[in-house]
This record gives sequence, structure tokens and C-alpha cells, in this order.
Amino acid sequence: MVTIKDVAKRANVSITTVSRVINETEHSVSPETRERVLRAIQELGFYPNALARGLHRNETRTIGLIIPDISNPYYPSIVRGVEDEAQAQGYTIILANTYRSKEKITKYLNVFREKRVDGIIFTGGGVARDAADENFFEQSNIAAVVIGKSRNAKLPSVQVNNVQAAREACEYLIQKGHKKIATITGPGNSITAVDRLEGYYQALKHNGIEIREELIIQGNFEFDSGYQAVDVLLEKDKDITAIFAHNDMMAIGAMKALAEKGLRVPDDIAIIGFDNIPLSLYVTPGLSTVTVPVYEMGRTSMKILADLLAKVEVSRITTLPTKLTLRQSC
Amino acid sequence: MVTIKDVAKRANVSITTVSRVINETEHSVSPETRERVLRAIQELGFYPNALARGLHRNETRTIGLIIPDISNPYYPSIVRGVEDEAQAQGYTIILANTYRSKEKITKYLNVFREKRVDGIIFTGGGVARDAADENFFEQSNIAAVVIGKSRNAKLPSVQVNNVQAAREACEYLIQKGHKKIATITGPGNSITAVDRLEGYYQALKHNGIEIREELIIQGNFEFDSGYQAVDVLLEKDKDITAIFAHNDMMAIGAMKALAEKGLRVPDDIAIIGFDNIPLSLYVTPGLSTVTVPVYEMGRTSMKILADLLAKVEVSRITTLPTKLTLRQSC
DNA sequence: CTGAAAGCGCTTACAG
DNA sequence: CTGAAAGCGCTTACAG
Repeated sequence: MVTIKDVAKRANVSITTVSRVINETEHSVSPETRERVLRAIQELGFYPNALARGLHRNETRTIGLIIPDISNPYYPSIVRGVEDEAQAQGYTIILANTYRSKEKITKYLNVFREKRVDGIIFTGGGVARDAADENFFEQSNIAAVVIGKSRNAKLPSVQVNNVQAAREACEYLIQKGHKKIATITGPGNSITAVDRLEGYYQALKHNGIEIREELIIQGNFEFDSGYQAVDVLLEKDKDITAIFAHNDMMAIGAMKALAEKGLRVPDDIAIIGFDNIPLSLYVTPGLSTVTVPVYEMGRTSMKILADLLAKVEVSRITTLPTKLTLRQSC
Repeated sequence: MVTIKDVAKRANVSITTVSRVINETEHSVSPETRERVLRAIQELGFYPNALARGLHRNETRTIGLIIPDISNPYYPSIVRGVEDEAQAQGYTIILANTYRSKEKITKYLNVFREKRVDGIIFTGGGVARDAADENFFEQSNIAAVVIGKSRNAKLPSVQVNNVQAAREACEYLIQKGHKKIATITGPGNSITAVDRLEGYYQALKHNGIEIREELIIQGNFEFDSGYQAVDVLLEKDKDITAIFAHNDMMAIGAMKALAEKGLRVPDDIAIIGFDNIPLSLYVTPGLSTVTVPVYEMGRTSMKILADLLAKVEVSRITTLPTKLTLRQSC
């Protein structure tokens, strides 16, 4: 590996001078000297050692990104958003899949400390809470932002209004004439699911539709739970005409179950999902859904983190708009 | 940030001794001393600075992972495989999305050099070639492995036998009685697509079926190209009974087009895809396809990279088995 | 405009 | 078993 010393020797200057030209400091360097140094760098193929630099500057220009599972279709776009913005701002990201395991989270958090990442972006409010339990942030002096609702009031977060968006989705169904609307929820411990259910409640109440608990089926955000929910629902009431699923995966699971039973979407039963994962576009019929701007959420969270690191003031909560995306399923 | 000095002071030993206990070197340290040091570490919340360590050891335990686009459903599982194995071996991964842009690739490669990653894993043979053009690997002394066919003969690669797998897929179709089999290919400059087409040729030839060029439609691995290919195909020959798509995305695009035309899969036209992306399971009817063990490819590539770094001998080419996964589309 | 020297936080021969 | 010291490759006051 060629070092700053090699460059200095070749250009016949001190390493101080070389450092000045590679860092483009305001400290002036004569044009000829700069030229010589630049040439030496070129000829030797010198790439400054970021470890040495980081050690001194006390920054690594690296951020840690914690997600539950990259193979869940909700996350790739977030990662892409974070990474695009990171690259634009000269940061690099370390990816951590935690599978929601507390043990893995702790392990990664420690690695992040040792590698001295400048900041961390979390997806999944629960994760941030776990970390905060140990006073991780105060102690480590690492900046952080959360994507989604945060249970740690101190961390800035980027989120979406799930209550309102769910309400709009259900009101769309109502407006189309549906009265018997079932819903397939997320797991009970998910803040997101709780909010989406609240939106469902509000829409029905506001439109004078009685809420029937038996039409609320608990799912877990996975395909299978949507698939299975259909059986349960049809047993309870053969006449439901619409389903609001708390995410697209379950909506698509439900669609598959309906197709297998010979029921047509949307003619027999209309369906609306939530998230707008890529999948929802490819399925037949195309799934109507609530678009969550995941890419922008990723991008924005990185922007906020960069601001935080640059000591720019940031807002505690950033709410991004959702949008109803209508396709053929309702 | 607490440093090794703070720990040494608190435990009343030299930093040399602290270093010895955190590194668990064979150099012996008395039990009492070790105990004292460990306690000091605990109490102070000391996390050794990986930058300082890396600077000295000349290794970062970090590897760079270059992929075209994490939002392409083919890649998340690869990333997951790489990351799982990396974590198991104490490595951390920096993720780089290149969107196949030569400029971005170069930029990232330079960042990787500055950050002194120990190794790089590439997906996309073309990428590795570009990098190799500049003698990147010799010059930088960074180890690398390629997922997929590599055009750089020096780099170890993890791949799959696309010719044989495509042939098996087509032979399955033939065995089911199909004679008029169309194929939707990948882009002409993709080695993968060329191989899969070769498999198609071999299957037909070997079974005495005439190859009709008009039944070979060029796609680009994207959903839309599969969707559009159906129009073209039906115009050329209304009587085709099966389609072999070079990847699942195009197969699913074709399925959507067929559904919209009122043609039933598999009764009117059977379809088989390639890759077995998660999507293929969720679509109705379920897509029959060739399973490419992407997770294992990711995992294996990381394993090989770790071996390379540990100076263990590795094989130049590792071929992982594919498998026909039959669902309802054929 | 240029450079010598201290220091960032570690590891590792070397000495005892 | 323990420690003083050199060194990894940079940056940054400080001096001239």
C-alpha cells in the first residue's frame, strides 16, 4: 500500500504538504507544488487511508443501517433510499439484518460502536427502544434516526400517518358502496397495525357503519396469514364484499385464497392493501393500495442524520404523505 | 469516548496488558490482573476502537458488496446470504448499489480502497470485468469473489449451470407434450441469457423439435418486456402452447398479459420461469420455475472470500445446483 | 508558502 | 507475568 510518505518523497515535499493538497484545505499551497503532489499521487496510485484519517478526525463517514430483514419486500426500497442519499453526502452504509433478534441487535450495535459509525438509522420502533433501554445513545455518542414511530422520544423519526391513510382507504371502499368490510390486521404489538386498525374504526364510525368484531381478523403481516384469513372470514359471513388488509403481503395472500375458491376480485370481493410494495403491481388483478413512500422515507432519514451530524437543527418528527393508488382490485 | 488508556489507569496496569486481555492473546496475564481489567472495561463501557486496531493490523474485517440494485427482487436473498455468513465470521458489509453505472462503480471501488475493505464481492460479471480493466485487484491488493460467471479469469466465482438448468426446464415442457414452445430471452449482452437460450436450443434439438426463430422474443429481464412479448408472440403464432421465460419477472409479466387477454395458464398456455424469486410463489397460478439458490450463492461467496483472506486454498469455480420447482403454471 | 513534531488509539516486538 | 517504546498513516496546531 502506498502511503502519504511515499507521495511526499516522490514529490519532494513534506507529508504536511501532501495532506494539505489531498484535503483541499484553505491553507494555501503554491500551484507548482500542488501540481507535483497531484502527479505523484497519480503515478503512485495513492488512496488516503480512511482509518488513519478517521482516527484523527474522529469520524468515519460510515453509518449503520438496521433493518429486520432485507428479503421482506418492504425494505429494499428503504435501503435504496438511504444508500442513495448516503452516497450523495459522502457516507457509506453498513447493512445489518437483525431478524428482530434482540441478541443480533445488541451484537450489531456493539460492532457499530467499535467501528465508530457516525450514526445509525433504525427501522422498526421496537428496535430503537431496545437499544435505548441501555442508554446506548447517550453513552456511545452516536447519532440516530428512526424510520417509523419511535418509542424513544429523543430520536428524530420519519413516519407516515397510518391512522389517516387507513381511514382514507376504508372510506374509499365505503364510497364505492361497500358496507360489509372486513379487515386483516397486523400483529397486536405493532404500533403500525394498531394505527391502521384505528383508521378502519374511524372510517366505519364516521359513516355510520356498525363495527363487527368478527370481521376483524388478526394477521401477522405475512402472506400466509392473509391467505388463511379468508377461510375464517367466509365462514363467519359469506356476504362480506370488501377486505382492507393492513399490508400488501396479506392482501395478496387473501387474493390467492379467493382465486382458489373461484371468487373474483373485485367483482365478488374487493380488496385494498397497504404499502404498495412492488409485488402489488405485478399481481393479477393489480392490487389497489396505500402508497407508503418508502424510498423517500429512507432518503429523508439519511438526510436528517446527515444534518444531525453537521449540527444542523432537525425536526423531531417528519411526516411524509401517503397516497391512495388505485388499480384493479377495488 | 473511553480509550484503552482510561481502562489501564483504572485497572492500574499498562495499556499493553489491557490490549492483551481484550485480544485474548496467548501471552499470559495473571487471573487477578485479567479480572481487574475486565471489570474496568465493564465499568467504563469501553469498546476498542476498530480504526486504531485496523490501522495496526492492516485489516478492517469489512467487506464491500457490489450489487446492481437492491430493489430488484433477485438480490435481497444474495445480500442476506452474504451478510449472514459475514456476521458468522466476524465481518461487516458495506452495501453498494451501482445501478450498473460505470461511474458509480468506480466511485465505490475507490471508497472501498480508502476504507481499506479486506475484500469485495461482486454480482454481475460485467462489473468485475470493468474493475479488472484497471488492474484494480493487483494494484489494491483487495481480495474478491464474483457471483455469476466472471469475465475475469483470476477471480473465484460462485455460479450455476444455466445451460443445463434451462435445458431441463424446457425438457420438462416437452415431456408434458408441448411442441410449440416460445422463449422470452434476457438481453443479448447477458452471459446468463445466452446460456439459458443455449439450454432452450439443446432441449428442442435433442428432442427433434424444429427451432423457429420467430418464437424467440428478446426481452430484458424486466416485467414489462415479458408483458409485451405476449402480444408479439400471439401475433406470430396463435397456437403456441408453452413459454419458457429467462427469468421470473418476465414470466410474471407474460402471465399478466395472458390473464388480460382471457387466456388461462396453464390450460391455454403453460409457462415456466427462472430464478424462483419470492414473487413467483405469490402469483396466481403459482409460477413453476428453476430455483437458483441465491441465498446459498451469497453465503458461499462470503465463505470463499473469508477463506481467501485466511489464506486457505479455494476453488476457482464453485457451481451450485439448481432445481426445478413445479407449481401450477405448467 | 513550507515543514517538524505531537498525537489520534491501538498492537507488538523487546526487555526484564 | 508486566511494561516502555516504537510504529500504523494520517491531521493539525505551531513555528518560521
